Amino acid sequence: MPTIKEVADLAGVSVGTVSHVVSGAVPVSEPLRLKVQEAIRELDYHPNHVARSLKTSRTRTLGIIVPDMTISFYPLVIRGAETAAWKQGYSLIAVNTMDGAERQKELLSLLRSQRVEGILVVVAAAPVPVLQITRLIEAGIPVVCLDRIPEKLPADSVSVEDVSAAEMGTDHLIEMGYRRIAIVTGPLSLTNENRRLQGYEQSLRRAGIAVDPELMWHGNVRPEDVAALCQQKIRSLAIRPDAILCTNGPTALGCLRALRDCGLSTPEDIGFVTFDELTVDDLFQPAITTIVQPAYEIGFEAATILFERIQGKSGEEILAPRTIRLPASLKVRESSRRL
Amino acid sequence: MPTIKEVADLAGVSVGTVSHVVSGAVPVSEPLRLKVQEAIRELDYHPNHVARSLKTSRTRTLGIIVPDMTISFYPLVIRGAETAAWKQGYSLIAVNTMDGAERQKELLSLLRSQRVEGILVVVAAAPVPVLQITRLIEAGIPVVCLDRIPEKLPADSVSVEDVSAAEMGTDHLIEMGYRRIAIVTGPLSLTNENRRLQGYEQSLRRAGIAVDPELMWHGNVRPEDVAALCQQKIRSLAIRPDAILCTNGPTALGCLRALRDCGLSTPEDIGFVTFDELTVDDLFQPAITTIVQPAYEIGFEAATILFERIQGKSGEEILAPRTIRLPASLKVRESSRRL
DNA sequence: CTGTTAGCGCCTTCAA
DNA sequence: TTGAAGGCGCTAACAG
Repeated sequence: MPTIKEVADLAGVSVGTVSHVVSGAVPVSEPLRLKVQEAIRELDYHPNHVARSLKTSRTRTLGIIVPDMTISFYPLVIRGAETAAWKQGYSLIAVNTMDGAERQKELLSLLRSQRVEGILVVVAAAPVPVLQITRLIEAGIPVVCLDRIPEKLPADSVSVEDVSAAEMGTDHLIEMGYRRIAIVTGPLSLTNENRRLQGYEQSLRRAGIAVDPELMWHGNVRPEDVAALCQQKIRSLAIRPDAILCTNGPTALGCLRALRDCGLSTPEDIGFVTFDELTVDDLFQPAITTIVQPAYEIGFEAATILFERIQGKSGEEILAPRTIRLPASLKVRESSRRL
Repeated sequence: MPTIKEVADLAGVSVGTVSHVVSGAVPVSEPLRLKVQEAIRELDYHPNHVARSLKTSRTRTLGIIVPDMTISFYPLVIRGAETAAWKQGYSLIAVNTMDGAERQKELLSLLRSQRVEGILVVVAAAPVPVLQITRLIEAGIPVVCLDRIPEKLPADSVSVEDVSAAEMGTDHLIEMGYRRIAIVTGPLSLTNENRRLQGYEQSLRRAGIAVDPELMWHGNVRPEDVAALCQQKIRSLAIRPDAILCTNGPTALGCLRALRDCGLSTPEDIGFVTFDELTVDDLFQPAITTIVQPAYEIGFEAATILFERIQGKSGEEILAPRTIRLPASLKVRESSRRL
């Protein structure tokens, strides 16, 4: 791999001159510039970003940590972040925690060693000590939480407007005439799940419907577990709910499996609304009414905020953490049609 | 961000000693080791991988280039590669080309500047000059092509056993009693598409069914375009095909939309088989019979080969390119059931 | 076992 | 406008 020195030798100039034409920051006379460019082409020279980063202490790299990028929501988030980063000449290194606390710890440590200039993180579902993240921020590496927001973490965060999104879904079910509406959540250790639960409750109260603890089923993000939970609940209940609201995709999949296994279909036997798209195309049945999060925008917005922190880092006092909440939209399909 | 020197000072030892306890390569006496570890904890020291890489000229980083990781097949591939990399202490930097030739060029250049030790690449659908990749390999950066295999590129490659996979799908349709089987492909500039087409033809011939050019529809990987193409074909044909085989996911989505828009459903009106899973869960209808590629294994295997190249690089003659073809499996569902 | 030191490739003053 | 030189933080000899 040729170095800047070899380019300089071939072009018959000093390394400084080569550096100047590469960066474009300092003007170089036409003839020298051409000679240098010719040498670069000839040697197929690619500036060593590693050396550049060491010198400038800027890696032009961001990290993004997600639970599992095979969950369709996350690739969109990553793409949004990638686009924002690309515009700034940054690249992105994306890693999966598989919702493990230990793994998340290792990955944060790794990214820190890689000297990424900022980190976007969807915290793992496993209860995670926020101390590590706090230290990261104190060490001057900005962190933006997205999607899932941990409690008591003084970091910027970008996610969906959880409460109103859940209200939107619940209101819709109520409008469609459903009254006995169950909710299936993921782990309540995640703030979002709590907020969505809260939106659901508010919506019911506003409509004068009693909030029934029997209809609040708290699971996790593993479809198998949720399926078992829902089956047990459905079978044990004296009166079945007439509709179900799920607060995230994996949970919804589990719940739908349970319905199928109980011989119930939607919307015929039960109304159904969930957060997050379950299929890539709406030609599939059952067509599920969905509370769609602006995944791409969440990633894009989060990266944008991260850049503000990165750029503003030199100077000014530390600004208070920003909390961005983007609105969800409701995609009404068959599953919430009252029959 | 503390440096090794600060750790050394705090622990009252030399930087060499700190380096030794961090790497574990050279034994250090118990008392000193403890002091160093204490200093590391105290300062929250994270070794600077950038400096390390510059010194050792090993970044312990791999690049992976995919067309678009929001296509569900690719996250699995990436995860497979990530797992293999993780085991070797490597990390992965994943980027999307959006099937653009220019973008791919920039990304290869970027990864090269980042000094990744090897690159996994799913080449862009846009016709791409392979020269850049050849140069990369000549420069000593191993490249493994996966999924899509460009012609005439002396690189390792890992993909599915295209011909027999297509045969498997076609044979299945034939067995189910279908005779007038159409095929919808992506761009024929991709070798895989050609091979799958070839498998389809072989299968028909072996069954004594004439290969009808009218039933070979060549599109691209944009569902909208494919939908338009299929609609036009279906409407203009005197005799409709009784089944369709699609050679990839996006193409299949387009084709299914066309069927819907023509008022046809599967399997009632037409049999349907496609490469690649279209939904995350088989509780959705229509349940499509699918030729499933071992996506995770493709990524894992490709990374494994890459490591062999990376490790074997020092010494030996250059080995001939390896061509790995993994078998697909057939997931039979409703869409191919003859009614 | 421990300390010292010379670069890895590049950028960035600083002089000329 | 061009060239020379000092590190960035770390590892890997090598010397003690």
